[in-house]
Amino acid sequence: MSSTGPATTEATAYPTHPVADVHQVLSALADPIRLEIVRRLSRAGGGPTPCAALYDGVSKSTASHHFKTLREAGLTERSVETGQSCQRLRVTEVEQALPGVLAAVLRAADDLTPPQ
Amino acid sequence: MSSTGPATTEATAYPTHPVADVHQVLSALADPIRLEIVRRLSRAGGGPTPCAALYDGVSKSTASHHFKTLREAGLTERSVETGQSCQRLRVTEVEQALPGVLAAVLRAADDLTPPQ
DNA sequence: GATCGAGTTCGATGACCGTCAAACTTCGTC
DNA sequence: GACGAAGTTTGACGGTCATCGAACTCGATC
Repeated sequence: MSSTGPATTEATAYPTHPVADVHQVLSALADPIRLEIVRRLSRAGGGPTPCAALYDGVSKSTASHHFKTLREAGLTERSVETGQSCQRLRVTEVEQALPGVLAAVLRAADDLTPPQ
Repeated sequence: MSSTGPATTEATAYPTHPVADVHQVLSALADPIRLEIVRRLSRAGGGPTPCAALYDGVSKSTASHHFKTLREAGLTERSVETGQSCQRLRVTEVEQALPGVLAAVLRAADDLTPPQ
């Protein structure tokens, strides 16, 4: 990589965690706020989405804590696009590690409270 | 409780909970001990299985607490077969309420620690 | 460089959860 | 009826987690 750091107008990648074991992934998905974050990321088509568009009703610090939990479970990764911090759902990696789990959970969540 | 009481050699049904929402079900499955219980019930082919065969390494009271959590999530139900308390995995009901979730989770658990 | 906006980190707090031992219930058996 | 085995319930304890406000970091902009 460049020794001068990332250019400010390009996407910057952060270190990612491997997809964790079933228990950690299920714990991450079991929280309503985190599941809603994952749903919105999924609806965004797997592309990076700005943090602010991913939650409602909790403080920034709480949301940031949930982002961290999702990242540590290997479900998401962080990047910076033109100065804005974004999260991305690691659909392919999760599907490879835990086939079918994410899709089934997202579908069940949609059945419960369909996207408006 | 009942004045007539169940015959001791027949199966006795207990009231069951409806399958809970995604959050509660995922919370129930996220605990390692409970997921192991569900795995053993699944491996038993959906039939009633005596409590004692479903866990290791925790006290009876802790196991009973986990049974209760699974029942309240609608994942299992209790019955008594010839004097022995049994749990049964409600495969059909869970599949109907949350299609694909249980199967995918069980498969992921098997990939992690295959049955001996 | 000062300022602002967006996220993250840090403490603190309150609630929830997993765990156990002990007491209790309910069978089956002697 | 007395005893023992198998589960459940209760109460207590310790740890983890979700939450918040405040302080901090990092870019972008003026």
